[in-house]
Amino acid sequence: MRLEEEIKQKSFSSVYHRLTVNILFTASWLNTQSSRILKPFGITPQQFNVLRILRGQNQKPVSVSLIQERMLDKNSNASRLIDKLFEKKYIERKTCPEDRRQMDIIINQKGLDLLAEIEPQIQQMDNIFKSLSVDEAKLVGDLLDKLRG
Amino acid sequence: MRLEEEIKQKSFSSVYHRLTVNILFTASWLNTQSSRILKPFGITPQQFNVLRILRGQNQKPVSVSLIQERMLDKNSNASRLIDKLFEKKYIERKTCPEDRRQMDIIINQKGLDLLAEIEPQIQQMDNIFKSLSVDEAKLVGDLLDKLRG
DNA sequence: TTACATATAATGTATATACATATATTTGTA
DNA sequence: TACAAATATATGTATATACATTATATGTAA
Repeated sequence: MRLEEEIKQKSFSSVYHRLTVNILFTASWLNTQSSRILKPFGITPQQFNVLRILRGQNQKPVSVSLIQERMLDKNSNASRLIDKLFEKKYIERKTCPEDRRQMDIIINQKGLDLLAEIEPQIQQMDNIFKSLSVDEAKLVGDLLDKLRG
Repeated sequence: MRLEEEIKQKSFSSVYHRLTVNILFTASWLNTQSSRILKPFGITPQQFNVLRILRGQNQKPVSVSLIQERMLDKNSNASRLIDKLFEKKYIERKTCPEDRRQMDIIINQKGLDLLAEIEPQIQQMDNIFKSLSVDEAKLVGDLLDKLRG
């Protein structure tokens, strides 16, 4: 649906401004979708993202700062997200023996099982996007890369 | 910069998934930019957005729900954002005499002055986007509209 | 070796998001 | 008129964002 209808705004001061608003609005819309999918599993989009980052490391223990730099939101607080995942027993966490400032973090079987259970539903969400062709999706992605300089 | 470098991820399961991540990442990046611009003014991006919505009504008193439906983030809590703006004395708020469930909300001169002061800096931010041509910006915007169905 | 800068996490505080629930008021209808 | 339903807003609670500060460990230069 056109942005103008979604937020009931007739016009924008420039195409650039309209694009800013459009990106923010679309992101919020995507977050709402994924929040709803994840809610029954008792997990938030940010926690889900951290679990996927951990799985991507193939059982190699990683530090909090490595997770942080791979997160979508660089300002979020990886330390507290990891706390939550630890409380829910989806990860293991221990002090790194080589450098006791660091934590060694690793996803466990329960965490992997959760991801496997959730993933088909999240893929369905990505399918919402099929209103765009592969070429269009690729084009938007490339232009977003370009936009960020 | 390419998304792959920004979040140090080598590949994505599909162009569609890459696009989801790219939109979320770009929105977070934009939020960070505008947060930093607004910080010296003691205001958040969401509060700034509400002030602009109010100005758009040209001194016509509006309800909390009208503001909510124009907000970028439909799940945010307009009632509490308005509280903050009222505390900072940028808006007036009184019960609507025709319907005492509603609030009549209006931006005051202090609020308008604040917007006027901030706006040039925010426009500069939109200019970051000038790495895209007008046609490219328009194209991305149209495709985002299409994507949301 | 100490002294000090830097690195890594954790913690504190204010605000926002997400969603459920409560309260007041108005409207529709039996 | 009486009362159920709908509407408008406020409030409560858990989590996340944004950013400053603190605590501890490590590296390095004098």
